[in-house]
Amino acid sequence: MTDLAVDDDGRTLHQQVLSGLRRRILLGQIEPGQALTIRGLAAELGVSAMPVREALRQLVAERALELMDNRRVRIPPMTIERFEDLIAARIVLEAEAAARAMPYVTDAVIARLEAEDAVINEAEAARDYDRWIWANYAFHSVLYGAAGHSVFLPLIESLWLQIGPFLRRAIRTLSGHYTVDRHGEALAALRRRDTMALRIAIEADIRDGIAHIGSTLIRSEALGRQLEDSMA
Amino acid sequence: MTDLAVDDDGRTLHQQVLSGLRRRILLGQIEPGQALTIRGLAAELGVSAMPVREALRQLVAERALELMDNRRVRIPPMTIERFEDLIAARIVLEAEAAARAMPYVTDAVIARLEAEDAVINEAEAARDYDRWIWANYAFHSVLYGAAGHSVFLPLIESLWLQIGPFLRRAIRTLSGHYTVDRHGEALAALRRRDTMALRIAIEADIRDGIAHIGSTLIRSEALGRQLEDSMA
DNA sequence: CATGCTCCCATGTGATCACAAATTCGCGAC
DNA sequence: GTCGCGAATTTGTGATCACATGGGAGCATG
Repeated sequence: MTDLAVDDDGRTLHQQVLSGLRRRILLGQIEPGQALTIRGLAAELGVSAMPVREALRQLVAERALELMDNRRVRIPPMTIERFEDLIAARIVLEAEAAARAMPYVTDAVIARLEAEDAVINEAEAARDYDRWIWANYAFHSVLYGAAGHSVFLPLIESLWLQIGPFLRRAIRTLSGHYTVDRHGEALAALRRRDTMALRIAIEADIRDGIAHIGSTLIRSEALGRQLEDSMA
Repeated sequence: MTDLAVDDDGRTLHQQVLSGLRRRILLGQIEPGQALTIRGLAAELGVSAMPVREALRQLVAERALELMDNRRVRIPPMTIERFEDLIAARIVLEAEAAARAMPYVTDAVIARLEAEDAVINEAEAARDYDRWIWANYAFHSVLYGAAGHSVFLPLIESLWLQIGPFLRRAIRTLSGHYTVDRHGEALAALRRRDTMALRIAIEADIRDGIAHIGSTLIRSEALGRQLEDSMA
């Protein structure tokens, strides 16, 4: 179906499969209940089972997927409690990562952030959700990765992967609302080298974007619980 | 060598290999420069290459190991900057995890924590470093895992795995010093249901235990850099 | 004695196969 | 029509094999 390019760069097949799956998860293109079988994915991607096995294993390690007792893998069902934990973890980690990145934020970094912010605005105007989500990740990645030696980024990416599958469902609701320009506030704080303001802007950005998802989750709590049970 | 029990419980071979390797890393029993080859470990553990491959892949995903350009895996070299990031991440994550666990801390949980604390003290008296380290992990795991739905624990374990290999080297230095009883403070805070005091005790515990390692790292900075270069 | 080259072995990657467990589907009984 | 029950298929796990690459030892040459 979404066949991998016949022959990519020097990356191993397993890495190509992994980044492909990771992208699909981050963009919420994989249905939470959907069956994820090794042979199925292998056939779909036109590779043997081996690279898919390793990719799935890695995604399980990153908590993007869950290994059930059946030894099958699935996207972990979301609960209110888990969702709140994910948000809390995102806030403390991303605020700290942003603050620690501050000394490494050069004008070049700010320029890249502005570029990503522009893409976000374009995508929002064009109702291009995939592009919007992806640019959002890019914006945060560039900021947290500015320091180079990345301890925080992998942890944060794990959290994104866990939230991703439930993002798309709520994103349509979100895009209708007027959203405060938190990225603008963050950029202003960066230009002023104001670490405290940056922390506040990042936290507000996470809470804003997530509040709608949370309310969506709550509204569909009955449905969610039913889905979760049906998969248990 | 350290042969796996001929036949364990219902766990898959790959899981047994994984937890074995994880334990060795957490206890600092794997030399940072040591060669970690699939076939070598497979022969050592008496299994085929397959379970080892998957275990290594998973440890790479958890950042306990690093995939080099040679496609070989090694324990990532430590630098001062990375070490400081690891400590900072531990503090924000573990303090938040502890605070969020507070509502779930029953008397039974406190009893288990007291039991682990007793083990820690025994091990310290007996100069049993492995047991000391392991009980320390257990103490924190019990606390953070009290809430059940664990988002924080996997993230924290990833940080432990990254620090583990460099722990043993410094632990002898540490055990000589008089260490303030931070776990006692944490337990007292738990009994009083004092969340703020708990956060402070946890942060102090991390800083205490780590300060010695940090200074050891700095004292051996020249050696460390040389090691790092030789492995680069 | 240092340096470069060649050959060989070790290693990671990917494919395929064997097997056991689990799921599913279909048939039959009530 | 519904509920069990058994066979067939699907699926994950582990082993083995083929292949290409990279590292290292050994030798020859300067």
